[in-house]
Amino acid sequence: MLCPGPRPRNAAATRTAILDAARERFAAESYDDVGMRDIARDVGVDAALISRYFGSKDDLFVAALDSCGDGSALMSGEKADFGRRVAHEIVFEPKKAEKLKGMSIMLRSIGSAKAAEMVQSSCTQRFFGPLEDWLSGPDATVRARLLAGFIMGMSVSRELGGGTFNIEPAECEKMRDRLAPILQSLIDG
Amino acid sequence: MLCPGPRPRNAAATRTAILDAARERFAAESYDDVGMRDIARDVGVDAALISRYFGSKDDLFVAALDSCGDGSALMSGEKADFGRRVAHEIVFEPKKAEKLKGMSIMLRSIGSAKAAEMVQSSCTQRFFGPLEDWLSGPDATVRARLLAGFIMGMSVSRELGGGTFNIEPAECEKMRDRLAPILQSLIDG
DNA sequence: GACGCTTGTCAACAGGCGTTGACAAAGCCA
DNA sequence: TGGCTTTGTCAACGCCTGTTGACAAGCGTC
Repeated sequence: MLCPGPRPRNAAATRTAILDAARERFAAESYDDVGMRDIARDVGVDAALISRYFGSKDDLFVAALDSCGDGSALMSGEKADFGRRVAHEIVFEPKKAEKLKGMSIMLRSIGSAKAAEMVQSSCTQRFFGPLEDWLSGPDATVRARLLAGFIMGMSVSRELGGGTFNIEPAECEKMRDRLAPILQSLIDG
Repeated sequence: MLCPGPRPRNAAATRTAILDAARERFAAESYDDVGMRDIARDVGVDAALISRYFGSKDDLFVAALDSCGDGSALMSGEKADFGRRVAHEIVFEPKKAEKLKGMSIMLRSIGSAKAAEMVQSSCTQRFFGPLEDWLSGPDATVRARLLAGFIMGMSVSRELGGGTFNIEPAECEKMRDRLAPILQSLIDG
């Protein structure tokens, strides 16, 4: 993706390229594991330029988080189908399940004190809030938290298996079939 | 807790003191956030001594993880009561819910690539495995994963709220009441 | 009491980090 | 063409980290 030759002089394009790379990195590695020089290398640029464009690593992190949009991707599609659809994605298509790059970033950095602090403020606003509104009905707040918690928890569980759930294919189907109605029950109210 | 005067010369006691402090630190902060000097200060000892006793930071980390025991604390008590009991702990007594210090350590360090790698190996053996055996019955593997995922997910959700769920007390009760039957259904089979 | 092993401290090292300021090159405008 | 601003690079700084080897002090043993 990184083509040779000097990078064309285009501040706006470079800036968004940096932001894209940062979002990708922060979604794949923890705040501490991601280095400015890593991101710079991804873009094909000097690390110093990032500091000039975004100020500090912290500022870049929140910019990357803010650029993820809200959880609308998760909430697209039929409500009646949500349980099966999301359960399937969680078990069989983890990459797709993490449409919300922001969720990956949260998960990656929840351990780091500094990153967690930055995440917390935007989390309720960008994630819990929209989900709550979308759910509506009784106890929407609580149902949203449970839903988000379960989805993130399954991501953690997968991560602990080393990227996969590390179970038989047949077990995967059973997992999906057990997960689906639980999620759906939280959607339905 | 750190009494003045020179530490009495007692290698065994010092070693376990270091291990205890490390377990506590790693359960409260991410692998990267915990420094050797932090742990050393907790114990009232020089950081160099830790290297001598445990080799490297990595070795200390796995030692701390290994010292957490298996998930037996989670599995004590009546099965018929599990849902309500654990749901209550998750919502109202997070510290108690994390009886399994190992779970906290996993959560804290799941983002860091290096720490995650160390965690993965012992996770199945020390956490998923015992839980699976305890559950027994049909699809025990899958149910164990779901159970563990949900519990950890609620921890993440709480963490994203900044240490609490950040919801009204009345909502907390509703959360508990919705969570309990879901957990219990996974116990019952 | 003197030796020797153990236990602990101290200072320093190499390496990595985010960040900074000086410099080079590209494009624009007169 | 000559200056000026923008865009990007480079080298270096200060800081922090885990780790090491040399040194000091305690304690049992001969």
